[in-house]
Amino acid sequence: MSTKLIKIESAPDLVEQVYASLLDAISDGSLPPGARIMQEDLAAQLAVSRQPVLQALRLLRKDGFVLDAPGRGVLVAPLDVTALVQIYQVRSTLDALAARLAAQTKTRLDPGLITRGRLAAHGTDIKAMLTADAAFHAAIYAASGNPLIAQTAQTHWHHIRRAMGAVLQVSTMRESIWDEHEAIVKAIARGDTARAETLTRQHGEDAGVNLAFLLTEALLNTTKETS
Amino acid sequence: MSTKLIKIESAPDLVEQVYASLLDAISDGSLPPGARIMQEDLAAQLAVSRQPVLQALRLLRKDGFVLDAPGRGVLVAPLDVTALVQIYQVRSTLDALAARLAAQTKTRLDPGLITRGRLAAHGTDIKAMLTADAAFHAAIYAASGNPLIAQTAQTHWHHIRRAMGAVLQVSTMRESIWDEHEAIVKAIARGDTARAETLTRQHGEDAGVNLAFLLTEALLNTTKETS
DNA sequence: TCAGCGTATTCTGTATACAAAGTAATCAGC
DNA sequence: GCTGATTACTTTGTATACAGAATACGCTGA
Repeated sequence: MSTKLIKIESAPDLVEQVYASLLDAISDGSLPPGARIMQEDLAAQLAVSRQPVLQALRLLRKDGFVLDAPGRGVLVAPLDVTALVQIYQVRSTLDALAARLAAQTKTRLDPGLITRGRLAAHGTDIKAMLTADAAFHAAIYAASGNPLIAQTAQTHWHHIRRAMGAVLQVSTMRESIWDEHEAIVKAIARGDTARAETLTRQHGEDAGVNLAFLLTEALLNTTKETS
Repeated sequence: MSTKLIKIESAPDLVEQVYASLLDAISDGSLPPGARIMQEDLAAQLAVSRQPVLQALRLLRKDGFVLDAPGRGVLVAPLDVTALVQIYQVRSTLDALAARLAAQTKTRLDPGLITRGRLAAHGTDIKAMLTADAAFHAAIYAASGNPLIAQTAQTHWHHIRRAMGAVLQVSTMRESIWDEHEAIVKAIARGDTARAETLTRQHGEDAGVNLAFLLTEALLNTTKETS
């Protein structure tokens, strides 16, 4: 039986829908940092009772996307450069692990990932760039054979997406990243575990530093405007 | 102001209490793998309504400690050797990252950690051994300066504690681990980032292989008895 | 005796109702 | 005019009530 009977995705209940909806809103910035969220408002807005909202908020709190503001609802977590650097540290390490494991089996990643990535990088569609980037890294996670890596990193990606959204001119995204990606793909295919790991970690750390720098600037500008 | 105004831990609500209670029961094996859990029973047992139980179970599901069994409540996740190996892969990597960061600042870890660890290792109190081991690794997390590492690894530790509990004769825990721990401490204090990282990762991977082996045996025995 | 269908039971998820905790605003006192 | 306490309001967390979905059992027919 070669057909892959994937589990039928059981009805996504309201909690998960609210969770996904809020996560999207927070990630893409429509719910800006510091925004107040009240259960009742949200419930009315989404046409559900307060119960699913309550549970979804608890999940988001566990992931660090919202903070408690006793007596005043919850607040969308502020964008913190320090936290972002820490996220990148962890994610880079996880990426490096995935790359090493993928290299152990000499996995040949789909070359189309690179092609499509370069294509997006030369365009102007920022969303497409992010998608291509995420797809590349997801492919490495999948190739690692360890699903826990993807699961662990998933939360981090939402935080990253949020930070990237705040840095509007993502067009300043380094041109070189797809060269780095290609080098990683080659190292993995070659079975060069050490190099695949090193390249991937370095790639992640560079991206982290870059994004942290841009975010710092963006936050400074925001402060100036507001003051 | 050198005093560290740490936030007062706001009243732990029922959900968190139920969550902690269940996590303990699952980790120490009093709720064995495959056990059926029904919200109503639990609620009655803990003298709370079904609402906090429902939410706590959702959190546990997100962490992978329980699985959905539609129509028959939820099941405590089975002990899976493959999953355990994967957990150790991730945790070892996180530990190695923490060690590297700690070495960057040449942090001097409390020598008492090693002393107390060796003491526990020579005793017979299995719980004390686990505590000492966990304390050591927690110290490295703290020294890393990146709280996200500890947060990410925390869930894994519960899975590990559960696996260790299943392997009753933890007395077979390798004697050498505290030598390895000591070497890691020294490398960190010396500021030898590369070595601290390598040693820590190797240490974690060895521990993972060892535990996976023991767990395999334990599971085989269980199967034999049951059949 | 076994397969297939229908009914009843069980369990979860959602909605509403209630109680407690915290905040904000008002008013008295200095 | 400002500090402090009291009152009212806001918002969450928990309990109860209800509806829907899935399973297990029992029944009928061959």
